[in-house]
Amino acid sequence: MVKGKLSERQRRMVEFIERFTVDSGYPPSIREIGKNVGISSTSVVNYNLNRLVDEGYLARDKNVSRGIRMTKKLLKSVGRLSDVIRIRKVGRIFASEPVPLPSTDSPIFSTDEAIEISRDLLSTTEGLFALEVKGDSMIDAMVNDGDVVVMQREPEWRNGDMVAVWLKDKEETTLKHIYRQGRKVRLQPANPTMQPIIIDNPENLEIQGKVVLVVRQLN
Amino acid sequence: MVKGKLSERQRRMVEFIERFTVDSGYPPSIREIGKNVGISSTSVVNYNLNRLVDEGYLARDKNVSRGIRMTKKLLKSVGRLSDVIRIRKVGRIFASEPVPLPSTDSPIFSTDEAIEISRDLLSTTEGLFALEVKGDSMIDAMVNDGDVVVMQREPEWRNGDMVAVWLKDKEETTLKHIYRQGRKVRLQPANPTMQPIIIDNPENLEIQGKVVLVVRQLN
DNA sequence: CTTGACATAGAACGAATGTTCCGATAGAAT
DNA sequence: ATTCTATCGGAACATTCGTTCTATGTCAAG
Repeated sequence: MVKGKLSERQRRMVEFIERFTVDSGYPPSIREIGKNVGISSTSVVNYNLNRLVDEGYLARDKNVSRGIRMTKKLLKSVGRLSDVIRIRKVGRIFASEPVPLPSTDSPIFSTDEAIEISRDLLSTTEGLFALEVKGDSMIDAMVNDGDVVVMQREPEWRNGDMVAVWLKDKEETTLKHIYRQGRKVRLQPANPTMQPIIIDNPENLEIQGKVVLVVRQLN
Repeated sequence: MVKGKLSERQRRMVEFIERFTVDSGYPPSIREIGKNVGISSTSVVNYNLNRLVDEGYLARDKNVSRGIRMTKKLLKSVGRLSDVIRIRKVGRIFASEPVPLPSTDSPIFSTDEAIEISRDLLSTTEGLFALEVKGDSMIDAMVNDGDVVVMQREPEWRNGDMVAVWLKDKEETTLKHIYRQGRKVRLQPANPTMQPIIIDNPENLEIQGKVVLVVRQLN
């Protein structure tokens, strides 16, 4: 057998083990696997189980009935292991108002004012908060009315980050990619067809957070 | 025994069963429970297991080794009911090519070709697949290079849905909100500043999927 | 004190389950 | 053709494991 590849039989075994375990709350016995995959011999099931162990899909305990453990790899591929992070929606974001920042860092808030994001999508989990976009004023940032923007409270920024900035003179919030240009700062819209803004006086900027994720739910 | 109350022994049994199951991937046998809770007799363990079933903490299957199932009540308190869904990334989406559709519905695929989405963000979990957007050709749909589009295989559509359509005559894939207009069909860009397309002959359209979610990861 | 429900122990039994061994088959490599 | 390896099938075997039965102890109610 080619390393890393599963035979049809083995694929069906893995599938059955996964389903059985989820349904029953415990793993199947060798004979149950055989019966459901169409193998009459327990030794053949045993043989293929060991192959699956070799391939890293399963772990087995000797002399233990139903002693099959799904590997993290498999658990993950089934989506049972990874976690979700609940991020507080602290408010809405308009062009005409500063970003509402989270008041307290209290981890206690009700479900309806939170959005759940799988950890998979995030590189950081610290200092996150979410905002719902209201209105069409952010379309140059490729952000729609109704989109949810996950941001990180973080005064530092690096070239290319998308940040929420409050432009003091214009009294306006905007989402832009930000770049240093000597003493000046360039704010680049996400939409490549639109023109950047050059800020001569960086004092005029107030970075209110780094955009980490944008989620748009249709329906 | 008072209904609803657990004896110290039973409390320890439940705790052990939880821990053992999480650690091992399968439930403990009667003798393993006995040994770890300090009960020498299998019949006593059996007796108390049945008590726990009566109290709704466990379910048991007769004549099945390790046939103990933790109740949802118990599972939830342990936090094993994970809430992410793994969606397969079946490819990339260009304007110039039809949408690649998922070949098999095999639930087994490696981690790197999937995206994890919390169930919270989805209304359906059936027939989902994900595509990575390549290039700037979708900016009128407010979708960026690098964005991930989660779609649902679904030939039906309702007014206002965002769908991926293949325009046969133009040989072009595009993401648009779709509306019926008498015999014609209107394709409306998500960007409100852009003009809709009116399709006189709906035969020219091939709906390839409904857009359910758009995710943009910065970093 | 007696009774009865509840809980506990220990042992024995039989069914469920994992393990091992032998032989057969097929295909690739030599 | 021969050898080697991977896979498969069947059967016997050994252990694990759930079930059951009997005996004992506890404690509150009658």
